[in-house]
Amino acid sequence: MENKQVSSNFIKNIIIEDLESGKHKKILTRFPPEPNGYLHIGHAKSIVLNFDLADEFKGLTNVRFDDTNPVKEDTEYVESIKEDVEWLGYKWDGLYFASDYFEEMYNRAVLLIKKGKAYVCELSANEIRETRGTLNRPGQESPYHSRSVEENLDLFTRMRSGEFPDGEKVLRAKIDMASPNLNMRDPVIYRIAHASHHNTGDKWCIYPMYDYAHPIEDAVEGITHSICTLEFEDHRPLYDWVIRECEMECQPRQIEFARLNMTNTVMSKRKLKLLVDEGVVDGWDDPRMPTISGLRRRGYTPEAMRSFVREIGVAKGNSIVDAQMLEHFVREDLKLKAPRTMAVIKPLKVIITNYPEGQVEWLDAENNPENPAMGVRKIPFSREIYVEQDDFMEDPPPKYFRLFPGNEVRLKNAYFIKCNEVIKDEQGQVTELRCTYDPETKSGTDFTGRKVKGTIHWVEAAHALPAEFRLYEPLILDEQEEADEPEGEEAVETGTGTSADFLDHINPNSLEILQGFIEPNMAGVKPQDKFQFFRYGYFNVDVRLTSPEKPVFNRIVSLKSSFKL
RNA sequence: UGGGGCGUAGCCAAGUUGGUAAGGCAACGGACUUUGACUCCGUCAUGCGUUGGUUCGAGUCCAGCCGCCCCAGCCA
Repeated sequence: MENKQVSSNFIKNIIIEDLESGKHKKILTRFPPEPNGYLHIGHAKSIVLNFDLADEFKGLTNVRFDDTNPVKEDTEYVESIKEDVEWLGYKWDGLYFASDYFEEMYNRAVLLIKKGKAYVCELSANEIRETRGTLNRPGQESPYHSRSVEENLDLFTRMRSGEFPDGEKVLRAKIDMASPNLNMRDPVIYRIAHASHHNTGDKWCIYPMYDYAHPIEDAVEGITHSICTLEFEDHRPLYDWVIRECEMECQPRQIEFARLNMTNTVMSKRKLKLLVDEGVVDGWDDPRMPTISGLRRRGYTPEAMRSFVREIGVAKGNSIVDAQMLEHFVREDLKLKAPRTMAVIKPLKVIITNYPEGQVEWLDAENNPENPAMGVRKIPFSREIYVEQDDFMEDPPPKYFRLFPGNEVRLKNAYFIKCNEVIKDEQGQVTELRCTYDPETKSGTDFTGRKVKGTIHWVEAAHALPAEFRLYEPLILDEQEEADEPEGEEAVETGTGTSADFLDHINPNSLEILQGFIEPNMAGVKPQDKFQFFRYGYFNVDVRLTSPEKPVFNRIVSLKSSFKL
């Protein structure tokens, strides 16, 4: 059962306090993506956090697109984001756009100017940077800092009307060029950009900056708790300044938490976009991508993703979650939901020499032994079957209890077979096995004559259906303990590393495509159908590659195994 | 060397006013097994970055060190 309670965390504690003290009667949170890319598992953490928190205290959550930078944003992204949020299982209260509030923001900026709290600055971007000061040196006041209110009003109006080219002027908040917090050194709050906006078209040529826009968006909607990531902690004084100086009646509280990082996972929109643009992957929804659409196509379920996010918790320390946790939660979710069938991924033909030629019998097989409600199906058995190549070794190590010359194993749902002969080609490759079966050992007859150590899966050859299987490994491998790597090579700087550097470290084995067989009763599987292939893992029918002739299965995750060769 | 944060097991993470270290993942034993899966049972911090201090008692309070992350976009 899915546990919907948010486990104890500092944000929840704040909300409880605010409710108990009467500061708020009702909670309103928001998920504020910028529509400049697809959502990934890290966003899922924020989505689940915001919606669950509101839910738990009978509050609501808005989805608001933070679309204040027209040159990066696109409706393709807003559509995918809406789809992903819904797929995760959440219903927003309001669906808004920051661009809905442009007029409001403009009016508040005029108010700032009238109060002498903002001014139009004509310094170039370079000059602004140069006069900002450094981490330990204060900045210098802009020569435009003390313009009259009238002049500022006039200039700002003309900025809006399109009189000036991009970059020529900006509107700056007048705060404190000597503040130890660089964000307070007269931050730019409006810039000129003659770019058409996905929502407002060419109505505007000035656009508000995040630090100015976001608090207003929150306040206008009446957000009580504005949850964002750690890097905005330094921006909070500015957030509060805007709320106060713009005289917003509602005063949301910004709270920061650590974003999600996972082992072997790229979590940067920039890098993910690079993988898509460079064709390293199939698209934003490539099953190897940590995007919500990629995980969906891979076969992850919303339930598993929610459970995962709830379990990892929320805190303020940077951390890296083991990707195995995510895997754990899909296995758990699919355990009772997915039918268990047999598929042979790397086929090896087996002839059962003492089984009558031309005979076919239909055996019973449970669809999910742990969930009897899923019923029983019939599977064919005959003289020719396929087994897994990995289930045979000519010269096995001790403790190997699959097939090898002279050894007897159980065929799941069928009979015991014993390997008598190994057929090879000229290269010495094993191409076929000759075995004998024991009719006494038929499944369901409770045969107790002798025990066998191994049970392997198989598919009857004549009725087998061809299928493609795609096995995945992480797209990138985490850096090994850079053992004797010489230290001090500035160029190998990670994080902000160059694109070429990042692309060089892609795992060449992230995708393995195999052709094998599935049981005949699996004809007609539909995209997104999920199965446990006996002993091989959980698989999902691919939405894009599956054809009527041949289904393509993405391995979601393997089964755990304590078997070591 | 300015400012803002963070340090509890291999990983994530609880720990309300000081009262004797939750839970999950992983790992490792064992039982069971027609999935080397699942399930079940057991093990896994005399210890909470570190050093001192206050106290009958400190992960929780105080002081000092050490380490890590973030900030100098007209990105969000």
